[in-house]
Amino acid sequence: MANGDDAKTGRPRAKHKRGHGVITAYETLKREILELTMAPGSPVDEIQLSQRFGMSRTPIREALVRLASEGLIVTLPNRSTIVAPIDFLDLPQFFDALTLMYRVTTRLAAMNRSDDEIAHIRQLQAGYAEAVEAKDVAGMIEVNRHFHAAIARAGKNHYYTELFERLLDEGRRLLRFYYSSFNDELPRVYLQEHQDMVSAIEARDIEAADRIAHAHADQIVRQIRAYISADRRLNASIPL
Amino acid sequence: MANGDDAKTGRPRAKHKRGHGVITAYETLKREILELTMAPGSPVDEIQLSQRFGMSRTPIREALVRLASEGLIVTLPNRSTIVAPIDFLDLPQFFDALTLMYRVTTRLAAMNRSDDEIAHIRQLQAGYAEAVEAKDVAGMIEVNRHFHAAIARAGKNHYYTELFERLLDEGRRLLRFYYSSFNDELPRVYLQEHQDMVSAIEARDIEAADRIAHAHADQIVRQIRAYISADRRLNASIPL
DNA sequence: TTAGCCCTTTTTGTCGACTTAAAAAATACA
DNA sequence: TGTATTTTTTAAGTCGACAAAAAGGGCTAA
Repeated sequence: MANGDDAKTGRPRAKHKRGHGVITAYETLKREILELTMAPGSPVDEIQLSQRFGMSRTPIREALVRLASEGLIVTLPNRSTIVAPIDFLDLPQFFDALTLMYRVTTRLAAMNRSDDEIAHIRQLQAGYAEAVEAKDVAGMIEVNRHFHAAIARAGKNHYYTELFERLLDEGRRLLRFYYSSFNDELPRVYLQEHQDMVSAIEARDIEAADRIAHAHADQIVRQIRAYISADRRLNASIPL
Repeated sequence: MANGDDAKTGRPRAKHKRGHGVITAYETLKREILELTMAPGSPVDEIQLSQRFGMSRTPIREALVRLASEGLIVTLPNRSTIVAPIDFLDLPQFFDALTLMYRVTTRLAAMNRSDDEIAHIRQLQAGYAEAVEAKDVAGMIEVNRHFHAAIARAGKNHYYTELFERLLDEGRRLLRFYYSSFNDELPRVYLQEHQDMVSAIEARDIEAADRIAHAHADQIVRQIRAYISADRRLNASIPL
């Protein structure tokens, strides 16, 4: 209600170009979910959204079906739709899959990368460095995701790429918490690891790429774990 | 047109129970695509389907959106929808991912299986044996898929399970060709491998499970490869 | 006061019609 | 006769409305 209300101009005329409706809704909602603008577990109302985007329920519905099939929202049959909750019991599985995908995609990138792709990856890496320098957390998360996605794509196995991107997206919601646990040192560690990773990929050194990716993943997992268990200790310290 | 025409009873009354429309359409179409009843590349007409299933285009559309997000159909914007073609150039990637998922899911099953799950898996394995005995190709493909899916589920990592099931489904279309290349010996080899696999899982012998899964995957990939390259030679022998 | 039933409310699922993009066909032109 | 342009056709995208579940609230009876 309080967000995008253009229903004042008589008619909410802002005609999308046909076919763009679904895309707009889909991408906007996806971004908002991943950035935690829409809180996990909060209800998703079709009518409200259709008003907000100035379109009928049909395209909204299609966007929601897509998001549901990516696991970003959950639909309770005949009753309410909610933003997918973050299931902390799933974390070990998540970490396991994430680590494997880090390794596999980086390995494949070392095998199959083209020169153009290396250039692109280096560019993203530079962007990451900038974000770290500027202490721009949102930027770091964003660029970091694109950096690893680009590596995965250079590996040229779309099965891995898809799963990995999904994991990275899923992870972005965690990262929102996670990055808040940063002291200023850690991003530099990652920066160096990224650097080494790119070098290994460029040199087509598969084993090195694997090793670095593995270490990188472990590092990240360890960090998130530390944050979460620290969080638990907070509760544990409540006097009884 | 020639299929399910109930529009004679005044009204096409065959009322699904609300919510079941989409599910029916989705599952039916999915099955037909995987069984090659719907040929890869053949057009999918919403109107025709809505007539066939006796429902409006809306639920059909939703089913198609889901199928599209699983990669089983391809939608050309504003113009036609087709059953996803089988891309033979993708095969190396497919094999790679399939092999990895075989290994990972079997490993995890060996780590995490419960006694109930082992029982269930053994049951499916028995079903597979029966299908082989009866030389029921469709049955073999079906049970084989469920056998491996059950193992994956016993591994309890839904990220892997989902990807693996998708790969197995995607593979079912290939298997339709593939199984036709069977001589009577091969299914028995698989039977034995399955047997060993279950034993390793039951014994919680992770390394053995991994080794067997790897060998199993290699065996399958080799077989499909052989079939495909044999097929190529057929063309190569055309006199010029 | 409390338990059970009925009615209202809310939100999803489905429908049929309309709109429009893009391909195919038909036409005109060189 | 070949190519460019217009027209037709087809199927996807969108809309507004209605129907049916499920949850919540209110009412009655014990």
